[in-house]
Amino acid sequence: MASSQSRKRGTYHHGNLREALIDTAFAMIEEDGVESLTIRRVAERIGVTHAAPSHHFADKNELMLALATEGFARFRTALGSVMHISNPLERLSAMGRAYVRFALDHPGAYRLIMGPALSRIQIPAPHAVESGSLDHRTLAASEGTFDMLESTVAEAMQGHTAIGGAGVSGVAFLAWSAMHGAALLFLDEMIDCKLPDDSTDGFPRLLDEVIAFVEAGIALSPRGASPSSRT
Amino acid sequence: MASSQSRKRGTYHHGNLREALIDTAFAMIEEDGVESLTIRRVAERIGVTHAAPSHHFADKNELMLALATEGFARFRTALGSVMHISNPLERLSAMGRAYVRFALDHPGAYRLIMGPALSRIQIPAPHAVESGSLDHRTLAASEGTFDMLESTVAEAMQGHTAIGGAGVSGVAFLAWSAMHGAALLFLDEMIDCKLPDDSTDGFPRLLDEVIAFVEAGIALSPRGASPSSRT
DNA sequence: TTTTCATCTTGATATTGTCAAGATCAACGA
DNA sequence: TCGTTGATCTTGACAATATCAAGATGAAAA
Repeated sequence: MASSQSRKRGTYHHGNLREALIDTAFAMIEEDGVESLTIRRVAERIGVTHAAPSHHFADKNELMLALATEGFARFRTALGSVMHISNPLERLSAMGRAYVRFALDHPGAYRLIMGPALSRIQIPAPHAVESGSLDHRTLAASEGTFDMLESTVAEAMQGHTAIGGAGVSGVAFLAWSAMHGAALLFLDEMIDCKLPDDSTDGFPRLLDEVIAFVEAGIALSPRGASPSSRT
Repeated sequence: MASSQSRKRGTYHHGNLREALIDTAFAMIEEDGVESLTIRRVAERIGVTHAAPSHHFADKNELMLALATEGFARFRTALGSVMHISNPLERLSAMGRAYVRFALDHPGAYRLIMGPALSRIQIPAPHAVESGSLDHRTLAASEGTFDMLESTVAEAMQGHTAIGGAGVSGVAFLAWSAMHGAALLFLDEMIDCKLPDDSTDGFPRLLDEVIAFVEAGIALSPRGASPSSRT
């Protein structure tokens, strides 16, 4: 109750407006999407006038940056919950499921951290660092998640080449692309994921096939080609 | 010269405002992105007052719908340019390259037809038809492109199961997801595609590995498992 | 107690989508 | 030829939004 939305004493100074703005805005993007988020509505919901947020975030930009940081933290936590799995192939599959599950469960947050809403809004591109006005925490968090993926793929491939001659970065990119694309296709309702023949806990059946395909592509490789064998 | 932007006689009636709106708006989303598109700016660029477009498109919605229809037509043309390839595996690879190339060459159009800008804006979801106010031409165009993909995958798999036990719809979904995700990761600069070690005509090297991986996963399958063999 | 300064309010401006009412003009019928 | 009609475009307005400027408030420091 006495959370970030509560005021301290009178009605003039809020007490911790900055935190309240982030929390409330985060809840609002989960309810109505990133695009319909307005500073004025956030302020109104908190019970503060429309210009109050400007003293904590110069721009709507900066609010979005703070939201992205928060979103990345939650995203990283969601992915980290499966990192304890010792078998790299199993871990990779679990990462894929956790990835898409997060996107489906938190569409607003996912669109915020991965979608164009941020990059358009002058946000750090994980691999395009140019010392601009980028949020280092967001950057570190996003790079951390990609490292988790790449290291898991490397561990699963054990120095071998995957089918088709793909290397570690290629397979990691495939995995990321496929999960990212699948999540967005689901979210944008470009494809129907509400089919009755789902697998465990309502998880899209099609996605299981995708994950199994990638997993098999990695697992099959050692028998076929390794960097030191063949030509 | 006397294209869609030209007026007919005096300065009052434009002559073909509707076409001019679509053409100009399409050019503008390629220049500045979908989000910065403004009805007033389109009207101003054409040389017409801000309320003129309302007589051709009731909403910004309807303008977007028309733009999506146009974008889908161009997208379909781009994909269709490789449909003459007889070998299904080669055709599938070419489709993947054409897909991403279109997205990279026409970011605005791609985001318009595949991105959330449309679905949020009350646009037909290809597989979520519900007899609402959906544009049938757009719908038909999008379904046609997905059919091109699915039939090519089916032809390449020849009744067999792909690695990991994936069926035709699973592989088609993987291909679409991977290309969609890769395109967006490139466009959003989540990953760097401007590497010096690109393959032919500046095409991202990583994407070649992704395509080769999927291609190999399909090609390898007949030797392993088919629906009638094994268990 | 007085001062200082971050915080919040009030008020204003520019941009945007949308609506309503009027102006213009080409086509059509008498 | 001339008046009518209806589509097309303009003018003007309104509400919502981001942003800025100036003033009010009050807690902490001096």
